[in-house]
Amino acid sequence: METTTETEQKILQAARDIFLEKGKDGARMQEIADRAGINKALLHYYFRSKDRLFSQVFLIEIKSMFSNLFESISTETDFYTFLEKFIKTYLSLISPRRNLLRFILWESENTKIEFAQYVMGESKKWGFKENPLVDLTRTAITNKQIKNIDAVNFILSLMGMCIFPVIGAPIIEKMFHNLKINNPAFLNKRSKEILHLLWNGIAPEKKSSTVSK
Amino acid sequence: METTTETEQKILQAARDIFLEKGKDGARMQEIADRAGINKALLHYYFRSKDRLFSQVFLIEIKSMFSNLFESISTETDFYTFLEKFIKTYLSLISPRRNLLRFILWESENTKIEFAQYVMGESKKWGFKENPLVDLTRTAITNKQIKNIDAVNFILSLMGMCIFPVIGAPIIEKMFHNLKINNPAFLNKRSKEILHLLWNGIAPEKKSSTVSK
DNA sequence: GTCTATATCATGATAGAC
DNA sequence: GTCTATCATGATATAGAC
Repeated sequence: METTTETEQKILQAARDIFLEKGKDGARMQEIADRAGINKALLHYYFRSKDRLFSQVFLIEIKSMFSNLFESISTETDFYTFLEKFIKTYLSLISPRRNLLRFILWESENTKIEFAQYVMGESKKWGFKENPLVDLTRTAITNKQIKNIDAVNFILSLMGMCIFPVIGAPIIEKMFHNLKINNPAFLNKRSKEILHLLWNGIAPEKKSSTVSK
Repeated sequence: METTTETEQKILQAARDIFLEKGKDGARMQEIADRAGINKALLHYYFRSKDRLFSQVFLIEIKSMFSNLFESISTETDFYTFLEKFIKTYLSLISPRRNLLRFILWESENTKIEFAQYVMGESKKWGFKENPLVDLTRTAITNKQIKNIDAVNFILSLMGMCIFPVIGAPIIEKMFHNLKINNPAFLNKRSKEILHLLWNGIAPEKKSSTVSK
């Protein structure tokens, strides 16, 4: 990646804001220019077309989503500790990025750029075979750290419980009075609840599988 | 609602398909007309503007989502049976409607029509105080049918585990090899996994809380 | 009710001065 | 590199014949 000028940065930042809110079709080049505080012609000078500008933004945002995530997947601890850390990290990573999740979910349908493909590419770079979370879960099963569960379903549950409250926040908050999803206290509690529920279902059978809340 | 002509129906059906796939901004009146097999001018004759056509479609779709759901919420059984039935019904309701979920999540941001408001209105009609699922959970807690858990977090987990695999299907399927979310066999297994995990976390403490898989 | 033709306007993109 | 002015296109919407 070449060094980007200050103007280029201003444009990318503005484009990001507009695209994430209104989508590719809803976004207007004029509005992006206005927000960047520059002229519309400059957008084309730097990025040639709306399509190219969009692609750049889309790619940058996808990368930003995962730059921190893989580092948080430490394979060197026991599964419970991994799970605890992952849930916390993942929630803190996505909760300020609701618009990005919503945007990816919407735009990845009609865009050539493959979100999933990028993720799996990153996954390979980090040495995982298939899906990193599934890999780790299967390893834990093999090592008898957890029960012999269906790893794919387990990960779907994990991700669903994390992502849903975040991505649906505005709707959810209207359906649950006094709930503020992005409130740190709630997020903290949420991560504990998820960990508790999941671990309860996979803990190797010793005494009682119930973990103190 | 007045009786709608056949042409009106054809238009609504076509508009639904296009809007759900491309969104309000991405949809083109010409494309809708083509798909409906009629002329572009007729769209305006029947619905006056793109905005109005969109609003009608949006409302119709929201209603279709919930017409069956509330009927499936039976308050007259024990909580386990309710949960089992709800998960099955909910999954079977949303799994063929991925586009609608994606559409609602995307469009409800910039649309005046309040999705959550409609749901809560329906909820009141059926005699629930707040969120129907939370209501039922709290009742079950009061009746000592389940443990004293956080009802809101419980419902968020329930919904997240159901909705996530469906709404993220295309992406997820690329990240999990050989996974076909809409495969009836998978959906059936999924509903059992969700029920199992949830019940494991809320079952009143008797012997072991583990339910046979 | 349904069509063709057209008005009107907004938007992405470019030309060219500075 | 940055601007003003303008083009070309494509979209919503309407007029008016049948």
